Amino acid sequence: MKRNSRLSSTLHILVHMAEAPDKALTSEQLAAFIHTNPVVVRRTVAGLRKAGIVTSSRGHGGGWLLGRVPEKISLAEISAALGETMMPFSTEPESPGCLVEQAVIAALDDFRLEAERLLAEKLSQITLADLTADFRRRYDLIGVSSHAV
Amino acid sequence: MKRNSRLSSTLHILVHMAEAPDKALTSEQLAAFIHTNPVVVRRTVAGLRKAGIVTSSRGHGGGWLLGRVPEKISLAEISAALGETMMPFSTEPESPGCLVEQAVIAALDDFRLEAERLLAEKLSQITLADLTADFRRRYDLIGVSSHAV
DNA sequence: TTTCATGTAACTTAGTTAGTTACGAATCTG
DNA sequence: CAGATTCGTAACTAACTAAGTTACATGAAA
Repeated sequence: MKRNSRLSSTLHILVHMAEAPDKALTSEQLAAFIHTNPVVVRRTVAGLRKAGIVTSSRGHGGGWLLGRVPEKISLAEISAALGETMMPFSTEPESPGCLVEQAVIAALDDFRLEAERLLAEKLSQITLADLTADFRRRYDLIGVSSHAV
Repeated sequence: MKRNSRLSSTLHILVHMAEAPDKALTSEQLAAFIHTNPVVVRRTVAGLRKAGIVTSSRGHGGGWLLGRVPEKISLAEISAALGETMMPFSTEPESPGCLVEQAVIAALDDFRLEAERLLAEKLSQITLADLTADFRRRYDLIGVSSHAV
């Protein structure tokens, strides 16, 4: 897993899980999809479990399943569960008492608040089901073209 | 300068420059405002010079000045000149040929495009002049309250 | 020509995150 | 119950990024 590709990698995993709705996939299988280590998968997906997006079971036949139907899992939830933050700039005061800094921070915090609201709204309109639908569309296209050739 | 506070620190510097419109401020002076090193300032602000947001002059009496009036410097330009990226997630393919990954990347790239457009629009509506105005408002308030006490 | 200031390269240091190893806990199968 | 399987998690390592620092060349003013 490359740096900063947690959202992308996690979505990749989740689409694979959506495509195998009644078969628990192991961390090892999921890790293979994104070319990484099973422990990294468990660590990353742990946050999704707490949010109810996935469930896990131990032991023989155990592994990971979606916690609910893909239609009800939005990218906003996934991103939030991963603790991903768009807008990666700090507004921690470094010169307490400096009025210039206070004005800057106030402006940036306002912007951040509004921006995060906008982005969350956009992301909440995309569901895992949309991604699986797009995947199947691509899959069918390949199938057709293979047949044509 | 703390991690990921480049935008905030740079704005801090720029407001100070806007408040001293006819006096070139040295890297050392600017560095003092944000508690960092003159070289870090030069490095960071170098990008702004290329964008015409600031000008620099060497030698005796040299230093930094705004390249144009604060009313014509938007946060969108500053952020772009710093090379700051909101939306810090990668969409580099890691499994070329995987249709699941392609669907994920397509969705994220669409989202990113739209999101960056929205954010740039928001940021372009805030100018350095807005920040200095807010600073002065805060300054006057302190003055009033000090007088009252 | 001396002094001051930027421009920039090279190196060091600190912090973050992915990757790895190891092992305990839970669960299924025979 | 024994053994195999799989998650949960802690602890450590490695790689990468960005700030901080040192050093020195370049240019401009007094």
